[in-house]
Amino acid sequence: MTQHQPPGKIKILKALSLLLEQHNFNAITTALIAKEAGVTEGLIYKYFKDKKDLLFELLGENITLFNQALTAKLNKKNTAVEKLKIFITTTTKAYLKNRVFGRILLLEVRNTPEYFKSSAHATMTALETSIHDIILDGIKNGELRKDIDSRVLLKTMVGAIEHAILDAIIFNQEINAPAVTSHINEIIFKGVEP
Amino acid sequence: MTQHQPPGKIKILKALSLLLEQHNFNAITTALIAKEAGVTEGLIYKYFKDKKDLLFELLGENITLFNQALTAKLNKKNTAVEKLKIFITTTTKAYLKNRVFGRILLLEVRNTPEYFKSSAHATMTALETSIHDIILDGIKNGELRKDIDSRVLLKTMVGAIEHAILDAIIFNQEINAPAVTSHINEIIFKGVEP
DNA sequence: AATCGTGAGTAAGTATTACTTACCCGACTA
DNA sequence: TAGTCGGGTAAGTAATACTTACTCACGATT
Repeated sequence: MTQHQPPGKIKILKALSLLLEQHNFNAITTALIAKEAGVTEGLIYKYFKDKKDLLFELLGENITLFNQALTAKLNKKNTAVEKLKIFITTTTKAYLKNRVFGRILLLEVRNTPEYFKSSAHATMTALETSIHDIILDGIKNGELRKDIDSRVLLKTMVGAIEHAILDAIIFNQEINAPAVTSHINEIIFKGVEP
Repeated sequence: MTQHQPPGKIKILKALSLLLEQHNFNAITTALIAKEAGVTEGLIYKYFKDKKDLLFELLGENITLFNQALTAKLNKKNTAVEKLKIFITTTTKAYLKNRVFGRILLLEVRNTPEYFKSSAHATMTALETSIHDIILDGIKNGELRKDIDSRVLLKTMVGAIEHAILDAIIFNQEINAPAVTSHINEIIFKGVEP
């Protein structure tokens, strides 16, 4: 995926990736990216429509990689419930391990309407669709209650994951990922009433 | 709250409020705000630290109003479970009724670190704390399972609400709020396993 | 062997826009 | 009546995302 791309483009992507470790996207100027990459500012616009497009491409690469890793893990599980639980734990761990991309995905791209037209977002949607299919299977084969709404369950899982880790990402807190994910699983699968 | 404030300041707040109905915050220039308000650009900086501060003040007013309305509703309910359910339905309905502020709160302010230092965010945190207290009560008096994590439950509820309505807000879709909230309630309180 | 086309990159703008600085004016007030 | 102060204006300025016009190396084509 990063092959067959001109060296300048790779240098720009790597420069932004590096800068994002230290600054948030808005604070990173095109001049700084160019300087860090060792190219001129104009070159950015040879390879990217605009500054956001550059971010979306970087984000898209990482989401694609995550999607592949997740799919591999899902394929190792047989039941819908096992798959959904591994989705929760894998996603949570990935956000916490790769906090920079967590921050970008959960906080820094959603305010731009263009993101929702990007291929990065399309990959996220595809990922969610495959989880939704797992839920539908689970309902069909009796692993999950027939009367739950599959879309709402999907969104509840995604929302639970995001908000469980959001403070950790925003305020750079430590967090006990296994404990958090097992608590989410308990709540969603067993409910909170005794 | 809007009293005792100079007319120019009120005009500026109203102008931004109006413009946000049609454009997202980044697309609204200070020049446009000033023109809409019928004042000069410089006056904005007499009353607000910067453009974001103006947005945060507007948002803060609305969050405070919502917080009061929610508290009134919570006080009418007696059990923790009833309170938590009314929290879910009231919050969901409020987001959908006031989509502009939903969009701002869920999508447009979280990418700026300053938001998390604003009084708007402080009010949100206070609101979440009061919900957390309700959860703690529920656990104490046996309405909720002793072995759930109260913070994770709080975040699961908040995340479930947000993601249930996010697509509706982003893509301006219609949504059946009572159906969605009752599905969230079912999932969280009863669990998804049969 | 000369030429042509093209991919890769540069250099020097320009327009926009958030924000600043210096000033004005009318109405209380001492 | 002089002073001061809240409310407001006008004309900047610096930063910065993006554009435009150009250069150069090099492999293919005739």
